[in-house]
Amino acid sequence: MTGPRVRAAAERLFARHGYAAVSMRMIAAEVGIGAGALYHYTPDKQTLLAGLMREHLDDLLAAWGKADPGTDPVARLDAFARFHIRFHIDRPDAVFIAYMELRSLEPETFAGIEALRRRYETVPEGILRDGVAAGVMAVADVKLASMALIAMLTGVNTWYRDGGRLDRDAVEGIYADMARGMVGVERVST
Amino acid sequence: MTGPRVRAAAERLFARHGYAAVSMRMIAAEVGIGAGALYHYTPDKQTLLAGLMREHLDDLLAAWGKADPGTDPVARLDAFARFHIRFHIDRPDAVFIAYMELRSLEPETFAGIEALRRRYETVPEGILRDGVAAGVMAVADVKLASMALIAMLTGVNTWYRDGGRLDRDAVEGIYADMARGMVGVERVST
DNA sequence: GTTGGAATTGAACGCGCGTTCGGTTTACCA
DNA sequence: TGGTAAACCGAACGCGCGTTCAATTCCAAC
Repeated sequence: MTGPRVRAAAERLFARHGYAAVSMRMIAAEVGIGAGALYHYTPDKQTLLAGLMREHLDDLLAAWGKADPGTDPVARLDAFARFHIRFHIDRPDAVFIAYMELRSLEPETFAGIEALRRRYETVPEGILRDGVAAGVMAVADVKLASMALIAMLTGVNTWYRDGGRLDRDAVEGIYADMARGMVGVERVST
Repeated sequence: MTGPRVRAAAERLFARHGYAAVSMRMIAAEVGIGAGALYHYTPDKQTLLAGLMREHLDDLLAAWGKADPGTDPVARLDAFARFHIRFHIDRPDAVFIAYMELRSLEPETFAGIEALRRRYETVPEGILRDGVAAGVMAVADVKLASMALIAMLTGVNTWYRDGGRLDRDAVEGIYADMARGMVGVERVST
């Protein structure tokens, strides 16, 4: 019972204040236990952080595995854009940590986490490569376009708030349209 | 002489390790002075951070003021994309800090910095609004498209390294193309 | 050469840090 | 009811933190 609450508290606090600015005592206070008791659930602070990141990236890759329609490139691009936004919007704290606290990891830990991130980046790369090969997309550089796509989609997290002007589905749709535009998918005549 | 070196050292260290993880003693050591001497150049650590951010955002707004061609929307979009990439690529540390350490600011300081950031966001908003009004761009939502554009362009900083596969000009060109695509500028027939 | 102000030192302040650990409570099973 | 293992407390450890300040050094102007 307490274990998950420790991880949840750490995730919220790390995201809000940054790893270095959060003390073990703060996390313990959030959970309602003494600082010493935390060490029943993590060997140290660094491992607590790394565990959050690895769990997030594992979830991300597994979730795309299930969401990938595996059909034609344009449909996969659409699915990827919507999936990425939905997944990230639901986990703003975990996303923020996975992006921002890479620098707080020791080198060996960093390498493992970075490898997972790289693996996810190959997803849009594969979609765009197939799309270009099939002649339904036009990008000057697959790698650049993939990075640009991910950056654009992840950017939603900086401004999206539940109950805002647009709901999830509307946001997903608008971004999916822009994604198609930026990789040169011919627009359907209306 | 020492003043600028203090700010430069602080900028590099804050970007590399994060504000909370950098001590005044680290900054002093980088400059080659004792920690106490720093207080001739800043009243405290917080002000040092805020000064770096404000300077960066002031520079950004002033530089766009000079770079804005002020002609038709499509040309301005192109100029904006290229300008944004160029400006940010040249100042990775300052950019990183201005994005990441907003949470390290006290509320009053935060408000001032945030206002500058908002002002910059109105730049692409204005361009897209004009473009849509002129019928040369098509976006479902000007605000969203602006945020998406900025996120995409700023994303270059996460992977660009001098001496890499593509030089600045090539990167600028590719991103400018994608920017046109994502806001629905009709492609020129080749 | 002297002087005066700026630059710098280095010790000191109280405090909170990550982590350890012996002792105490809790909860469940025999 | 008794026993046991996990959960937890709370004090303690050495250390580095941001900041202050009296004392010292430096250097340009007279």
